[in-house]
Amino acid sequence: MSPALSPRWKRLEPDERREQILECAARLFGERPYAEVSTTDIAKEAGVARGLLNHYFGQKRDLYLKVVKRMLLMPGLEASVTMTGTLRERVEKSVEWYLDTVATHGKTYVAVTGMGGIGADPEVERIISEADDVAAARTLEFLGLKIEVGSDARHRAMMRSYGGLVKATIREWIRGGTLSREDAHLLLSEALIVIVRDVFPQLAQQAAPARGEARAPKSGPKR
Amino acid sequence: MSPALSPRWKRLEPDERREQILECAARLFGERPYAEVSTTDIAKEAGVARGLLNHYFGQKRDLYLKVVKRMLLMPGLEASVTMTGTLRERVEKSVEWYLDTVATHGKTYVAVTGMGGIGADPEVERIISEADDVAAARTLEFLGLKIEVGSDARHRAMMRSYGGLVKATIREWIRGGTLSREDAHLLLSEALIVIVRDVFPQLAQQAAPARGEARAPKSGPKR
DNA sequence: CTTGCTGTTGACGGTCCGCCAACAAGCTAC
DNA sequence: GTAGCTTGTTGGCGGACCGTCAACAGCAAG
Repeated sequence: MSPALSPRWKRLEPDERREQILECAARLFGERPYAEVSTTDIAKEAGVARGLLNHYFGQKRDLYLKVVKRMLLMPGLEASVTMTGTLRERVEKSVEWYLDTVATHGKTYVAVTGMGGIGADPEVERIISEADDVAAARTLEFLGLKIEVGSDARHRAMMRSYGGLVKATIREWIRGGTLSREDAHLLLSEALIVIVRDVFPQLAQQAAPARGEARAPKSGPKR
Repeated sequence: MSPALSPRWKRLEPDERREQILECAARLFGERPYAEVSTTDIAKEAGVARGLLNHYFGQKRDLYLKVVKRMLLMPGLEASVTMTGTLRERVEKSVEWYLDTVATHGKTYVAVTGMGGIGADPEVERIISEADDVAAARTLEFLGLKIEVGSDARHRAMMRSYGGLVKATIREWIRGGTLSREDAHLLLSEALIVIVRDVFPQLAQQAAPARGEARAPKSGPKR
C-alpha cells in the first residue's frame, strides 16, 4: 500500500553527522549559556538521539570545546599584503582587520570569547589561551616585530594582555553598543601603538642587568 | 554517665550560618570551577545539610553570585589621599593600588574575575559588569577626570574596556607568571595614560558634529 | 531476498539539585 | 526541673541531566 514507508531516520557518513551536530551545538551555545543547553536540546535540534552526541564527541564538555575551537581559530591575517608603512598605518590596519572578522561572527564570538565559557575549566582556558597566543604571535609578526627569541615570551604575554583589552572593547561595541566602531578602533589603535612603541623598548631596558629608573617619565614634558 | 550528650548539631543565628556557608563556598569556588563544585561538597565542607544551602541562598547559582559579589566589591581607593600631582603620578598610584588589592585576594579573585564564572549567565555578567562599572567610575574620579555628564557614558565604557586589559594582565602575572609585577605595572600605566591623554580628547572631538581627521597622529614626530 | 556492516536508537544507572514536611536545639514560663 | 513553643536544621522525595551500552535498523553487497 504505502510505497516507501520512509525510514524513521537517515543514515549519514560520520563526518556529515559530526558536522551537522556541531552546527546545531554552535547555534545553541551561542544563544544560551553552557549550563542551560542540555544535550537533549542539542540532540532534539539536530533531530538525533542524545546518545549519538556522546558517540561522536564523548563528553558534553568536549563538544563544547570543539565549538569554541571552531569559533576561535578564524582565518588569519596572513592573507593581507606585504604591510609596509609607518607603525601607525600597520597598527590601524591590523585593528581594522580584527574588527572586521569579529563583526562577521557577531554574537556567537562574543558569547564564546567573553566570560561565556564553561567557567574556569582548565581545558577550556587552555584552548582559549592557545587561540589568544596565536592571535598575539600573528599580531606581532604582522607588525613586523620579530624580536629576539629571548624576550619573545614576555612580548607574547603582553600581547595576550592586549587581547584582553580587545575582547572587552569588542564586547562594549557588539553587546551594549556603548562604544561605536570608531571608538573601538581609536582605543585599540592608540593602546597598541603605545605598547609597541613605549612599553617594548622599556621592557628590553628592564631586562638588562643594570636597571635604574626604568619607569622614569622619559616623555615627561610633552603635554 | 556522659554529662552533656552533646547535641548532633549546633544552632546558629541566621547571619552567622550564612556567613559560615559563604566562606566555605568562596573557598571551594576559588579552587575548582563552578560545575565541579556540588552543593553536596559545600554542605559537607560547612558540616551542614545540603538543604540548608537552598534555605539560605535559594539556587546554587545565587550562592555563587553572592561569592562573586563579595570578591568584586573590594575596599575602594577613596581611602587614598588627596591625589594631587601630574597625570603620570596619579596613574601610577592608581595602578599600584589596583595591583596591591588584587595581590591580597590572589587566586580566588582571578578565578572569579576571569572567564572563571558560571558562563555567559546574564545575571553573573550583570554583577561583574556592575563591579567593572564601579571600578571604572572610581578610576575616573581618582584621576580627577570628572568630565561633563554628556560623554560620561562613553568614558565609562572606555574604562570598562581598560578593565579588560587590567584583568588579562593580572592573569598573566598571577597565574602564568609570564609577566612580573613590574611588567604589569608598566603596561597598565602606559595604557591608562595614553587613554586618558590621547583617546579622551579625540573622543570629544569625534562627538562634535564636524569631524575631519579625528585619528590624526597629533603626537606624531615624538620618537 | 538474504547477509552483514555500522550508524543509530532507547533505556538503565548514577549524580546532582530544589523542595518540603518532620525533627530537634535552646529559650521561656511556670 | 519540666513542659511548651519558636525556628534553625535535617533527610528524603521527585525530577532533570548525563555517560554507557546492548540491541536495532538503514543500506549496500552477494
